[in-house]
Amino acid sequence: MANLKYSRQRASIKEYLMTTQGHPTADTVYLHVRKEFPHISLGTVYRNLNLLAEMGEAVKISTPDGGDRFDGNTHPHYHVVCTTCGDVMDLMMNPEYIRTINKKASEHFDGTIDSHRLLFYGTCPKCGRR
Amino acid sequence: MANLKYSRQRASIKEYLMTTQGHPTADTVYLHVRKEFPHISLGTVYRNLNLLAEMGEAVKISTPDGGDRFDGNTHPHYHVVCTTCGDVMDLMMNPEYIRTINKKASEHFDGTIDSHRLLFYGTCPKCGRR
DNA sequence: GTCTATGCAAAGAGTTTGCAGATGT
DNA sequence: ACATCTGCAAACTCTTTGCATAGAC
Repeated sequence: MANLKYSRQRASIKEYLMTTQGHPTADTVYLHVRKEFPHISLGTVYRNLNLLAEMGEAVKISTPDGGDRFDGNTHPHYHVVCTTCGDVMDLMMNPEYIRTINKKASEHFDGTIDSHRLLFYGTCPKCGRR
Repeated sequence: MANLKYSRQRASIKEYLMTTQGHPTADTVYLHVRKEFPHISLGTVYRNLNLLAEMGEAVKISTPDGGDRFDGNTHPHYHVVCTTCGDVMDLMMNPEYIRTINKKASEHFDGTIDSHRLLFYGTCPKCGRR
């Protein structure tokens, strides 16, 4: 589609997503990248996060609880939201099983199922042991 | 929790949710209920939709694409968003299978899985045949 | 030189909330 | 009577966008 031009801001945002363990919100990314680019704007962060997501170089995780989160891990996987601390964690699952869910859904739907979004809720190991 | 008092507005909203086939947004509910209560406010609609959802008398469907939707069908079931017309449809699934998904996820997560939100994307029968 | 990206600030969508008055029990 | 609910409008959160300028190629 559009002609993409290099930008240090975008590179820094991607670098951060690829190295962080967490699943930052746009604002968290903003606060981090601001250390390197004190004048970067939130708008630029959003523009680049969406760009990266469109290019498949990052994943946007939509959560009903607060702002969207972003993940540098582009392998197909799910996420768990800890209902105690609010943290978002990866949940690797067999890609085979991921496909199974769509297939199973197709059996109950008089149309085509292409994809799905699945978000788990639970308690993380940290919050579980008290 | 709080002492709940009857209100005609809430009754009307619930009535609409229970009888409509669709999965209206708060605004759609507002436009409908306004026929009966021309002076009802959007704030009241939101307050009551959230109340009904908290009481388990309705379900809030969070979609990443636009506003949340509400469903008077409180049986455990999933939803499909048609990527062509934007419509949201029910997808009934064996409750057994719904539990299976949590169980499967637990096997891959070092914590507790309590629940999940699952939203399908596809093409509805109407849009499928051209 | 040309086209894209940036910073800034303003606008946008969807939702919540404070308040004074109306309504339910 | 008293607590809850309502309408109204303002506020709030998250995100997008228009514009002039800076930067990439």
